[in-house]
Amino acid sequence: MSLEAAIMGFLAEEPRSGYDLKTRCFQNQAGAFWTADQAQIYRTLERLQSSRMVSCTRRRQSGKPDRKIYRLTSAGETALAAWLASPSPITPPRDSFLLQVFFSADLADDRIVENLSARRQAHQSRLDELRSEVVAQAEQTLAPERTRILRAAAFDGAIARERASIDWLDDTIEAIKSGHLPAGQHRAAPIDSQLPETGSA
Amino acid sequence: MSLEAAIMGFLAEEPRSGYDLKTRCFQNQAGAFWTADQAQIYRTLERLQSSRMVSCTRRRQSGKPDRKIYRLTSAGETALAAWLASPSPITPPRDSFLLQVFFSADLADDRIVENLSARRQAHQSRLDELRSEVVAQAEQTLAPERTRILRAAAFDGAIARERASIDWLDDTIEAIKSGHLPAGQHRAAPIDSQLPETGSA
DNA sequence: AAAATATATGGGACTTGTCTACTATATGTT
DNA sequence: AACATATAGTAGACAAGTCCCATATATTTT
Repeated sequence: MSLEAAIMGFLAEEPRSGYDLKTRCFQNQAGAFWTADQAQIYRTLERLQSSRMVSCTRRRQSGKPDRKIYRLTSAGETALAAWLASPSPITPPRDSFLLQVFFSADLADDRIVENLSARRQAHQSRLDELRSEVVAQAEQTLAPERTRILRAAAFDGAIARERASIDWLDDTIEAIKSGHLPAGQHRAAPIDSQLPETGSA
Repeated sequence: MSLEAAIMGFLAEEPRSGYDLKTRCFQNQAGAFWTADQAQIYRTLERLQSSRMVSCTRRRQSGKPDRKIYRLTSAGETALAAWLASPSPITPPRDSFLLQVFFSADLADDRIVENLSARRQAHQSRLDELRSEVVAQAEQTLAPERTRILRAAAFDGAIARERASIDWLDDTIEAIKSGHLPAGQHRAAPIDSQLPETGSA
C-alpha cells in the first residue's frame, strides 16, 4: 500500500518511467523512508495501471529500449489525497538488534560491546547519508519552498531517531565497559570460551 | 530468521508450549521488539523441530487438549549462540508515516498538524507501554541480574527512539503552528477544500 | 440451556518483498 | 575482440508475515 502511494506521490510531481522511479526516486529521495527493489516497482506500476490509478504511454527511443512513461490519472490523484489524509498504520515493532540485546545474557561482555559498537557504526553511516541527503535536497531550489520544508522535516524525523539510537548505544557501551554489568552464572559453558570459569563466580 | 531466534531464546530459559510463547513471551516481553501472530509461532516451531533445533514432548491434560512442550536441543543452543554473536542485518527503512510527511505539501496546514498530533498520541501510548513493561520486568527478581539489566537496556533502546520521535513531532507541530510553513501554490485544487483560494496566494 | 471466554493447536489463502536471471542495445574500456 | 556498464523492462521462485477460519474442551456468565 505504501509503495503504491509513494509511487503515486512521485508521479504527481511529474510523469516518470519505472527506471526513473528506481534510480532517481527510491535511491536518494524517498530511499530514506521506503525502499523497493526494481522487480517490485515494475509490478506495482502494473497493478496501479490495472486499477486505473496511472496511465502509460510508450515512448520510442533509438537504440535503447522503449520507455514506458507513467502518469497519475485523476482517480490516482484522488487515491493519493485519500492516503495522505488517512492516518498511517502503526507498524508492529520488528527490531532484530534489540532482540539480540534482550537475549544476550549468555554472551561475554566484550562480545556484547563489539556488537553494540558495530551497530553504532552502522547508525553513524546512516546518519551521515541522511545529512548529505538533506543538503542535496536543500540545494534543489526548483521545488516550491513548502515542499522543500516538509521534505526536510521528514528527514529530520529520521535523523532524530538515528541520533537517539546512537546516544543509547554510547550510554550502553559505556555502562558495560565500566563494569556495571554483573557476570552471569552460565546455564552451561559460556558461549565463546571453552575455559572453565576462574574467578568470576 | 529473527523469529526462530527469538523462540529459541525463550526456550533456552525453559521449555514452553506454542501457547506459552504466544501469550507470555510475544505479548509483553519481546512484544516490544518483535511480534508474531499465533499462526506463525506454530509454524516456526514446526520448522525448528524438523531442523532439529527443538524437540517436542506431548503432555496430556484432562479436559484440555494436549500441550506440546518444546525444548531447545544442543544443536539449537549452538544455533542460538551463533545468532547472538552475529551482526543483525540492518533492515531497509520502511516508514509510511515519514513518507506521508515527505509528500504532504498539497495538504492544508491544519490537516498536517492533525496527522502529526495523532501520531504523537500513538507514540506516547507506546512509550507508556514500554515504561510499564520495564517496571514489570524489574519486578521479576527471579531472573539473574545480568539478564535483567540487559533486558532493561533493550527496552531503553526502544524508549529512546520513542522519545526522539515525540520530540521531533513536537518541534514540527510547533513550527507549523507558528507559521513557518509557507502556503503552497497548488498544482490543482487544495486537497481538502472545494472553495477557491481567498487570501493565501 | 445457551453463549461467551480461555486454553491449545492447526490449515489455507494472500500480500509484500527479496533474489536471480534474462532480453536488448549503445557506449566506453582494456 | 572481449568485457563491463548504463539504459529499460520482464519473469519466476521463494520467504516472511498477515488474515481469517476450524477444531476441541472447560469454565464462567447470562
